[in-house]
Amino acid sequence: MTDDAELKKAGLKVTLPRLRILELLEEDQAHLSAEDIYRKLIDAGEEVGLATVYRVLTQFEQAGICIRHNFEEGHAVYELTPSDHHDHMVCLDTGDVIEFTDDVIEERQKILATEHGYEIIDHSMVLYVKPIKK
Amino acid sequence: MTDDAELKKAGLKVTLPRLRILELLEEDQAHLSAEDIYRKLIDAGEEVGLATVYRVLTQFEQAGICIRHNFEEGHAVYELTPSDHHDHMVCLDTGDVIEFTDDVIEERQKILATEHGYEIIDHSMVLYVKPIKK
DNA sequence: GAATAATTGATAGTTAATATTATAATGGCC
DNA sequence: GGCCATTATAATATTAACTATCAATTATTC
Repeated sequence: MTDDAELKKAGLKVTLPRLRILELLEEDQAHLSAEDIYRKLIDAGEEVGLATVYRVLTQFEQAGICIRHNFEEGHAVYELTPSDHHDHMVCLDTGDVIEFTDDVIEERQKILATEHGYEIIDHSMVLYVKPIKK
Repeated sequence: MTDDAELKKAGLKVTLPRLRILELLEEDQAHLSAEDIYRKLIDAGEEVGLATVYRVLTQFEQAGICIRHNFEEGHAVYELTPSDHHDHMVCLDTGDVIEFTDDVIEERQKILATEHGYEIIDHSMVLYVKPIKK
C-alpha cells in the first residue's frame, strides 16, 4: 500500500509532515524518537515543528501505523507496527536497538505458560545490554 | 537485618528521610513512584523535600536496595530488590501475577547478546496470558 | 475554485527528574 | 557525651520530554 493510501485509510489527511515522518519510519528497521525525527527533517531542509512531530506520532500510534516503546532511556521511540513478532535488545551506551527472535525462547515461553495452565496472548522482552569490552 | 544496618552496609548515613522511605518500600509488595512516596510522607506529617526523595531513591538503587521499573506510565516506580530474580506472567482475565524463572531462557538470552557483541546488564520479560479453556 | 474543517508551527505550559546551594544533621574521635 | 569535619537536607532553579493553545495555513468536499 502507498503511503498516501495508508494515511487515508487511517482517516488522516495527506500532508507533507505526515508523509515525511512515515517515510522516515519506513527506512530500514527504524527505531526513532520524536527528537530524532525532528532533527532528520530539519537537517533535510524541511520546515516542520517539533510539536507536529509529537502530534503525528501519537496519531500514527492510535491508527496502528506505528508502535511506541518506553525503553529505559527517558524518551519514547517509535517503529512501524511489525508484521512479524520480534523482541528487542537496547544498548545502554549508544541507544542502539537490535531486533531479534529466538525459537528456543519462544518455545520455552509456551511451555512455561502451559505448565501454569495458561496460553500466551502477547509478551514483551527487552534485554538491556552494553558492548563487550575487548 | 534492621533498616539501620541496611543503610550503614550501603555506606549511607542513617537519616530520617532514608529510614522513612525504606519503611515505605518494605510495606507489602510496594511499587511506588517518587511522587507517591513524597505524598505519603507529607500526609504523615514528615517534613521532607521532593528532591530528597528522588536523591534517596537513586542512592537506594545504586546500593542495590531497590530496583526501578519504567512502566508505560510516564514515571518510574521503585520496589525493594527481590531476593530472587524472576520474570512475570500476567493473567489478562484475572490480573493474577505469576513469578517464574527459566534457566533455558536465561541462557539463551546470554548467548544471543554475546552473538551481537553485547553483555546483558538487565532484562525484562512479561508474558501476557489467559487461562486455557477446557 | 470557494467553503469548511482539519492541520500546522511557534510558543507557552506541564510534568518528571536533576543540579545548586545555603543550612542542618550525622557519626567518628576524643 | 560533646566537638566538628563531613555528609545530608530542603528549597529553589533548571533541564528534558512532552502537551496545550491558537492564529495562520492547507487539504478535502462540493
